[in-house]
Amino acid sequence: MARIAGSSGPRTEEAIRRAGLSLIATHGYAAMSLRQLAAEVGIQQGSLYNYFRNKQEFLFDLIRGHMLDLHAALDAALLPEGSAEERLTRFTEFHVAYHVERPQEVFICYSELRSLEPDNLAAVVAMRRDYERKLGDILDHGCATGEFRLADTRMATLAILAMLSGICTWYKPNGRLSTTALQEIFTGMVLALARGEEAAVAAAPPRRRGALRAGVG
Amino acid sequence: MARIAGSSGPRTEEAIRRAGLSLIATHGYAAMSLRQLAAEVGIQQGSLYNYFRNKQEFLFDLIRGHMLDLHAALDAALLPEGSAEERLTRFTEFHVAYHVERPQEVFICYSELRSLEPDNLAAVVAMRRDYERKLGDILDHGCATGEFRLADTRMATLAILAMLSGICTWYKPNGRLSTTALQEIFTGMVLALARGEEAAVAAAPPRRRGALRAGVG
Amino acid sequence: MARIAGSSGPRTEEAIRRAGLSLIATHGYAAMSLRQLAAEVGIQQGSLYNYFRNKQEFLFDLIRGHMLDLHAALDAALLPEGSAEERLTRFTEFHVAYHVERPQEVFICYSELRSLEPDNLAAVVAMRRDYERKLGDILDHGCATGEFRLADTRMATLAILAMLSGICTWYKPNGRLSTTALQEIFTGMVLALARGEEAAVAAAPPRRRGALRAGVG
Amino acid sequence: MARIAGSSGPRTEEAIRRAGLSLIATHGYAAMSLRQLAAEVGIQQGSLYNYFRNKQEFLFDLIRGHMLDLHAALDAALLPEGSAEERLTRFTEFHVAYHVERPQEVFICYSELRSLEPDNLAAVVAMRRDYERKLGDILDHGCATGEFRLADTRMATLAILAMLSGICTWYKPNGRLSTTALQEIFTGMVLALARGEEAAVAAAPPRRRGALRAGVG
DNA sequence: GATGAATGAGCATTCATTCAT
DNA sequence: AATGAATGAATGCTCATTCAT
Repeated sequence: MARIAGSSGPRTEEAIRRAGLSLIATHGYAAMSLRQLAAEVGIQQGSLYNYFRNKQEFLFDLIRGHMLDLHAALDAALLPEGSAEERLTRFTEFHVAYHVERPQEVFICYSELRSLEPDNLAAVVAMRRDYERKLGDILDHGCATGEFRLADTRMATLAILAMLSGICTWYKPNGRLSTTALQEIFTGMVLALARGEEAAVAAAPPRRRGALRAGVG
Repeated sequence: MARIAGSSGPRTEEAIRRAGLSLIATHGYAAMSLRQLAAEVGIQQGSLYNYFRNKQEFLFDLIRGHMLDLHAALDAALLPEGSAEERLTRFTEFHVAYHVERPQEVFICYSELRSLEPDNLAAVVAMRRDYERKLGDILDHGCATGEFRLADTRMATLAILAMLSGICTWYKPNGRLSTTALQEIFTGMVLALARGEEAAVAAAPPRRRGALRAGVG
Repeated sequence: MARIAGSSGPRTEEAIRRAGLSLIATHGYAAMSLRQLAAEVGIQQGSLYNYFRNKQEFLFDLIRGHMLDLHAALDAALLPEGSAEERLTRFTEFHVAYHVERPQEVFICYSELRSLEPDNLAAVVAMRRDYERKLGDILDHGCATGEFRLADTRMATLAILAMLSGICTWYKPNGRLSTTALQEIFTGMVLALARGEEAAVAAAPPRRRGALRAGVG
Repeated sequence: MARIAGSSGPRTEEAIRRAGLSLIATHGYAAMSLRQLAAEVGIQQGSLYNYFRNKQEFLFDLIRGHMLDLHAALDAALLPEGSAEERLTRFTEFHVAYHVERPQEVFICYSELRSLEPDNLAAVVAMRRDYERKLGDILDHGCATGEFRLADTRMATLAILAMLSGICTWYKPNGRLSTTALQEIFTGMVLALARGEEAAVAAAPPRRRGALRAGVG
């Protein structure tokens, strides 16, 4: 028998994407075998190669596709103007919502960068830099207007992204908090962090970024 | 030939630990082959089995050993009393310093939990809960004394840990910032986050934890 | 290269079966490596796994398949009625002929039982019990009609089967005796054994089975 | 620590012999690892090599030692003169008793011949031929005196040995039948087989050995 | 006589990948 | 678009054996 009745390209393609996403998120790229993937989809191993050239390309497609979606969605969500606070709030709400909706893709985009071959990695890292820059710009702007007080906006960028992205490591759809609640809570924390509070920080007086001697990669 | 002159158990054991740490941090547990590990150490594959029973046990030993070290170090560093701010500052400084000193172990302890078999995972997760609880207690205490204003201390715990632990994903020993600088910067951000700032948060008025309806795992 | 021209599943399967039979009969299951087997068949090791799930399953398939053949052949050969002597003659002739035709399979079915995992062993032992019972019934019947005189029909069953099955340990296709000759010789011995001969046995007067005190498993 | 208090050469040697016997009888020579053997004895693998040069030599020692014992015991038991019936009875009683007393050694001597390297095998086969010849001589003598009627004494030798040796495959110390009972039962069957019974064997008239055309290895 | 650390070859099994059908 | 049979390399692990201590 050549083709199972009812099977069809696009349907299979989507099934592979979904199964791969889940398997990689659960076991990791290296630990996922194409046997498993094929079995999950209900086809033979060889048939997978009608949908990608090799395992690495499959991973890259998954990650790149998600990064494109993420950027498009962020651009649609972001405020073109407004106060830094408003823009940071919007950024945070977007980021939380997106992580809650697609935790597997987001998780893979962080955890499987090391599984990408150099060229593919470079492409993805460039896209991620763009994303970080959008947050960085908001923070810089806020510092310039005096809305925010941050010792080092690069560190703050990394810190905020790490804090928000951590959500996808523990989020479960039917957990204690709704998406809206998570958005409010995390927005509150991010804004507090960004505003800083000079008086009390005796041990570590706030500094503008770049004011310190040593360096970060 | 049976034994290379000058070889010795403890020396080999430490070499295996170090090489394994580095390989797992770089390529991941699943992608690290014991052939690679043996080659790195300069012994035959079979000889590895004088030091662990199987690959999984090796990973577990690595993670468990590090968790024990981490707990011991934290307990030695933590202030038994003092204001919540002082204690949170101490916690943050400790956490940053530890992550900067042993980034590979720390990274593995986060990233390779999924590679642990159920029993081993349970043991490690229990240890991690303890660690989280120590931070959670500080935050609760601060909220009780009024030093901190946090909508949800469980979320704040996770957020702060994610923010701080993110350091090990980008930290490089000879980077732009010194350990001290990193400690100051991160302490500043963590304190700001914990203190909150009610007036300005129009969109998301601060709440005590537990005030929201839905749930989190 | 994916597939060698002219290769085909059923052909390969039979080649594996034949080569495995010969290797196991010669070196034993534990001593046969799948490398050897693959080399004998002329394929790569990995390709073997298109035909069985693991080495144990291969052994079980071989043994079980043979047991089924043996039972079917015995049932076709056995006389449904007739005197006990006629039926025992028929049984012996069949057994000798079968052992002479397929000595390897027969040998493996005896010698490699210990290599079967518990569940597989249980299945095979059950089939062997059936076979023994068919001989045992003939002997019991002969004792009842007075054709046979046997002190213990269970022991006689085991003794006759051991005697006949021993053939496969020394039989060589082009040996001194033809199959027909072997059948005649062994039938003669088996019948003599079954008939017994009371008068002369001074040291051990014949007894009916069950007449002795101690027990056998 | 170099030596465990209380350990001693001869004691260890006997422990190794016993453990090896049991392991080989249970799992087979190829499937027994020296790890297992050492563990069973309670020493390290390396220490085994104080007692044999390699695994093959260990097997050979076991088999050869047993064969020597067997021959010595048989020579002591056999009647130097007497009727063929008396001598065959004595042989059978001895053989049964020996198999019942040392079933593991006996079993290994049959089943692990194939694991012996050519030279070792030749030595053992020669010893076994001697043993077979002793039975063969009794049968020949009985045929010459007219006490026995056997179509082919070589076949009868193999048949009787197979029948008797089969005991070690099912014998259990606390079974249904005592050693004495087994001796009586088997002696009865062997004598009946040897005496034959000309009249009834219509299908296979008795022949003297060598009277048939084809050959046996 | 025994240990513990090592060797190097070998094991069964799985891997990603290919391709005639 | 899918299968089934194949490849060849790699995997984690075990093996018998060695030998300085």
